[in-house]
Amino acid sequence: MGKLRKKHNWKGRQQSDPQQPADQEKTDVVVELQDGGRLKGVDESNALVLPANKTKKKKVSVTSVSTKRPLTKKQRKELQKVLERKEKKAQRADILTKLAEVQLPESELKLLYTTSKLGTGDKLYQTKMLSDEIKDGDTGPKISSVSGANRKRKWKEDEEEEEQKAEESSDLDTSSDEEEEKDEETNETTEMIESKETISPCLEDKQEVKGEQNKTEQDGQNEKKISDPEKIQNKTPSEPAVFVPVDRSPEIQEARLKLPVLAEEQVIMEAVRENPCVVICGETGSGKTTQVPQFLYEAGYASGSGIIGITEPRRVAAVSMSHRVAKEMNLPTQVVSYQIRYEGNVTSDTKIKFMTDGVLLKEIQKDFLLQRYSAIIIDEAHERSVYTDILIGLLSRIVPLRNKKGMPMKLLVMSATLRVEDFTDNTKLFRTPPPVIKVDARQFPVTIHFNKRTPLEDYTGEVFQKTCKIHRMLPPGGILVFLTGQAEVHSLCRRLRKAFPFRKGNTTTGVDEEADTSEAMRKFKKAKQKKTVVFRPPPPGTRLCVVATNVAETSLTIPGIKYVVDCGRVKKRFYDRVTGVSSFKVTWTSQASANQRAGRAGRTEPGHCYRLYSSAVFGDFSLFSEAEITRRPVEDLVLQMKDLNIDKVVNFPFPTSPSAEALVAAEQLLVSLGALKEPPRTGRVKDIERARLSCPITPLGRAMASFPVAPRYAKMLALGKQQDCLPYVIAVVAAMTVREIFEDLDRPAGSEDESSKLTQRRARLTQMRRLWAGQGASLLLGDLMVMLGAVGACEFAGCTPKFCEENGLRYKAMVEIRRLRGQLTNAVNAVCPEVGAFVNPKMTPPTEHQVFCLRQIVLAGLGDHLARRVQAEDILDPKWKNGYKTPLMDEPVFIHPSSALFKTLPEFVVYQEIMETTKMYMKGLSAVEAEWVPQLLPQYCHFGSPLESPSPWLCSSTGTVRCHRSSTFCKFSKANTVTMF
DNA sequence: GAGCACTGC
Repeated sequence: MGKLRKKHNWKGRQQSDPQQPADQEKTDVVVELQDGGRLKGVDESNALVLPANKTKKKKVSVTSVSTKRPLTKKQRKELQKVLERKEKKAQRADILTKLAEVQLPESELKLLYTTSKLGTGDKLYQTKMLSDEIKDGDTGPKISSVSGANRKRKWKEDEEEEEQKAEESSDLDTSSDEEEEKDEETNETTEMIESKETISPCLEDKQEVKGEQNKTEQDGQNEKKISDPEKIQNKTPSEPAVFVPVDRSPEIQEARLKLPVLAEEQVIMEAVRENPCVVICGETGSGKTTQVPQFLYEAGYASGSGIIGITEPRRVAAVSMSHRVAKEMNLPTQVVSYQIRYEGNVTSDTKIKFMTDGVLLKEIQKDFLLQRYSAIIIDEAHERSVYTDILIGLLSRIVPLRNKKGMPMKLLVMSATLRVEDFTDNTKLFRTPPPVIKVDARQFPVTIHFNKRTPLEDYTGEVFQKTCKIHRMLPPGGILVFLTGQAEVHSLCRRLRKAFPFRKGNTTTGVDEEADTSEAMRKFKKAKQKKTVVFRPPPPGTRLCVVATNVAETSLTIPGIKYVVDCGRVKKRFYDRVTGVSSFKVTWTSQASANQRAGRAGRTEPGHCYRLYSSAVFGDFSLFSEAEITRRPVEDLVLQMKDLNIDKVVNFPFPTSPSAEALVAAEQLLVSLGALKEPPRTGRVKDIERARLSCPITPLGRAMASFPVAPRYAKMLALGKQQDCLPYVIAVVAAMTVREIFEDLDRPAGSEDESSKLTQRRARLTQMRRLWAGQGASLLLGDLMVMLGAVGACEFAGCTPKFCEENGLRYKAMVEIRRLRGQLTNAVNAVCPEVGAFVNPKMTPPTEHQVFCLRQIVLAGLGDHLARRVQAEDILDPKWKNGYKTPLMDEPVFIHPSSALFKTLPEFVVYQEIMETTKMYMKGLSAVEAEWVPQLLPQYCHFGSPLESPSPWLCSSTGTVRCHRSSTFCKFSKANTVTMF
């Protein structure tokens, strides 16, 4: 209130200032004005006594009575006003010319446009929509929705804006330094509203306008009905506007103001207030991840019982963003917190919670309505990670449900690209398309240079040539090279090093490579996490050249990059839906990713991107890369959904749906594992078909769904309690879940010294693998025994980096296994408390009997991954020697040379995966006894009639007749039946 | 006898 009063008639008060310098050109008036004493007296009284409208009337007379007669008090006052106005005009002209000198370029100016209106009560979100519609030529009903008084108000504002330029010089003061004052302004207005929380004419007025807009938009009515307070209440519940103050440091405040997203605060918040779901598009560098949660916080979305949740696709991002936002807001980590798979600092005081997408998915399992949250932000939705997609699908249902229950929740989907049609144009997902708000990024122009011809063979050679050329010919600035794999990165680095050996003091040809190995990358990521280093600047006289794979596209930002060399290719994992075989292939990248790569050159200054392919080839690239969910098996996702009682997964509102085959395959696998009820096999074909895709979950499936691992491994955990095998099963499952536990020692060495070291380490690892594989019975557990041995030994030694380094184990993987073991142990105890599982760091190797039992448990989980050695008589080709037959492939598969069973060649094996390289290789093997198959995998077997020989016999102990039957191992459908034995 | 980009619960 105090501020309001202070503002009242403030212009009038300003007039009493007697210190205005005289205008030399207007002599007649000057004389009068120099009589300061009298004037002062006159003014003092007038300012307080004279009514404003009277002065206005006299305004006209001033011009006519302008000559020599002594002026009346009123005239003098008028004159002074004119003078002041002129004076201000002159000042303004001066300021304008000065401003013009420091005028921002058009592009940057656009970013600032809306800041000048912050907190003025202007509805920017509506205005924006309007102008967009006009641009599209759509002058339909939506425009007329801003009708009557509201439209008038808008016109008036537009007019006023022009008038202001001519008349209201005082406005200039605020606009000239609006950037600094902007936040103050916001505070002021919102404080005003806050202080009138109970009944304030100002607030009511504002809401009435809003109610009006909503109403007219929806049913085409106008003012008359709008004044009906009940209706307004129905449409827009009258809630007090909230502003939660945040105590930011001046430095933070200053840095924030430079972020483009800040200019859109009001647009975003208005959209959020008026829509349950909002999509925000803003490229990296727009500041959306750090600022949008703060907008929501300041608007009171964390003031009640609910909190604000933000999901990230990567753990590092969740942790570092929570720290950064806490720092920006000057709040402790108990309030701005994070939660990732194994750790978190969430407390009962948490108001803003950053988490990985999987964490939120797990939370939905516990509380479908997510009642703790008042708003959820899905960040990096453009990456289309499977969990992000599932989350958006789920939230599209949760949000309306929450609204229906009177506990409204907001959903914000944030994407770095404009490809949001999968979210907005998908009526299955959102019946009314959510509004899309575009935020510009702070980005310098990047000049794109296409090759005239596209090298198809030796593109790495072309990359080398181009990199050398840039280094020799072009001004300073870092080079970032995109290649597809580790081998290419190594090879290019070697060639560059050879071409430009680093010499101290060499100013022309020094190339300093920083990230030429995966370890360097890892070190860098670690450093990034700790916020200690970024990249260390290159020594003087050298140029930074970073050779990287895709990681540099999204996961890390390297400062000082001016040139990007893009080979246009990417290595992707492919997965054969029918056979389940994985492979890695190099393919063309997408236009979106090529642009993302180019963007890396314009972070700190204008840059150049050299695309080593023609513009025609670029035109042939797909616009975006496909969503992950369409390229991988989905049994884990289907199980999670079934656990949420979504039986008909085909009907789930996926932003992009997985293929029908993938869904059927997932459901069949889950039925085989006993996680889903078997569908009826008889009845009408249509009904059978439908039932196959809507099998309900079983109690075993519920238990499996609570284990955060793939369903095959979850099944092993569910069976693990027999024979005290659980600790071993947990360790094996943890090791199988974490990829690549052994270090890649086959990489080419950079120097002779490194080469001999690598040879030494390789020998040591081979020796250790042999040791961990054990002897006799344990050997048959195969690669899983090696994993178990490695985990046991590493844990026994305290899981130190030194032990890992010495024994060829990836330290990061071992730490992950250690944490996963802990998590799985807890999960198992939660389902089955009587087992009392615990993690024993001094785990003894399993007994012979336990190994036997473990092999059976593994078979039960990997039943569909059974392979039988090709019989001698079936070897049609010499290449088939040592081959194995699987149910789904005609061609044989082979045991990978790194496997512990490579030389053993058991009759039956189960495998973790088949990877196609030079051959089809099975990895992660374990040997299986033939007689276990019909016993443990009856669901895959078809039994023949009793055999006559050996003849049936009476089992005296059980009193039953026993017999031999032939059995056929088959998988899934009869069409795929394959006789295994 | 090998040759794998990146992630999340």
